[in-house]
Amino acid sequence: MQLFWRKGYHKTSVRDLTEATRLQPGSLYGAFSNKRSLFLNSLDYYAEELKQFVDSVLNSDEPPLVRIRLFFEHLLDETAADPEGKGCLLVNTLLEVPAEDEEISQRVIQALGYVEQRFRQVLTEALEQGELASGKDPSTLARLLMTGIFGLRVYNKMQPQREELNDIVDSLLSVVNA
Amino acid sequence: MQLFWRKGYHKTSVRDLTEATRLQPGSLYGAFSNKRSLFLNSLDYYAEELKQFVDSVLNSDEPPLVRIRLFFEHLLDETAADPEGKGCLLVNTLLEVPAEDEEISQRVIQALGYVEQRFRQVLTEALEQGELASGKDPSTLARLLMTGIFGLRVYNKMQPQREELNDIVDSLLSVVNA
DNA sequence: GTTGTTATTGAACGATTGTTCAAGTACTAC
DNA sequence: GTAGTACTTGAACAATCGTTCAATAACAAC
Repeated sequence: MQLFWRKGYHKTSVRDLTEATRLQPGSLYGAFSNKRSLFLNSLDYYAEELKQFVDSVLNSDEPPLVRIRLFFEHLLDETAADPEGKGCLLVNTLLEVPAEDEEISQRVIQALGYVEQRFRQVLTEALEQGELASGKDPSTLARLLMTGIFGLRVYNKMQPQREELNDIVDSLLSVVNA
Repeated sequence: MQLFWRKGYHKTSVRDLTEATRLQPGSLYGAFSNKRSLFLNSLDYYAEELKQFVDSVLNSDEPPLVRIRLFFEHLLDETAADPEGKGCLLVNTLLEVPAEDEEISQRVIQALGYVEQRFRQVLTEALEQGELASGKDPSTLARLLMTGIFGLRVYNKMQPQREELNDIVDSLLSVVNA
């Protein structure tokens, strides 16, 4: 997973994988039937980790909008702790793999869709508790936040200062908080 | 360029290129010295086209904030006219190529930086003309808009309805207009 | 029409790709 | 200790990768 994450699916060779795992080709092909299947497993593993992270942050007992802010702060921390600039495996994969490859892209879309759905739920909570201006639509805001995450992952590749990313997040969340 | 755009740098083979150009390997290597150089030329060509597009939209005689809205409407039109979901060659490349490959990534960052710079200038105009709330910082907003563009390019790969993208843009621009 | 320059051809190169498999090693069970 | 199962080894496969180059064709100048 780490290799696919760092180098992408196509640029990761089976040779890379054998060296990283210290397993010979035969063993790799015994455990997973081929490179693609190993990649799919990596995707699933990553998606599961992401899901747990999202739940742990968005299910805390903080007020809804605080939870959302905390999510983005964690995102910035993660970014800062990633000097190689790997970004997000799901986003990377979504851009690398053609849309026609449904087995892969649908898997990615579903995993990302889960995050959006959780955002929507938290925003609905906020609306019910009067934290959110009554004109705002949780679905639209959830999509905006997803766009924000995606955008930050790309913007980060332009090697910005952390402070700049901070400002972007503040501006973005001003839509939710206002 | 079209091939690199559609399939990415690594997944585009010289064979693909010979077939698409109807040129034999020798001719290709006569014109460009190798695959990478051909890719760099494609990047430059794309960046130049982008620059002209950005200038044509952001230099019109509309009010500053209208120009920005027009930019995003053009972006959505372009997205709608791209059923293959190629997205943006620069964004794709930024995610595909490792940051260590400076010859490529610096070129991409520079081209994208130009867009950000133009946004900043237009937003500064807006500020001077009182179109922008006086507390807002053109630099930060320009970065937010870049993040928005990037985010939309990724979000589009999730095969959303056009209406959903529209709502995202409206939310995003509400930060600028408010 | 001949000469000189430029562009095209397409077979061939070594390297690397993903994958297979017969042979060998390690472990379990009785 | 023996039999049986499970895992590992690493050489080898065909296919494709990016690249080269001598031979050929096309064109220009005089």
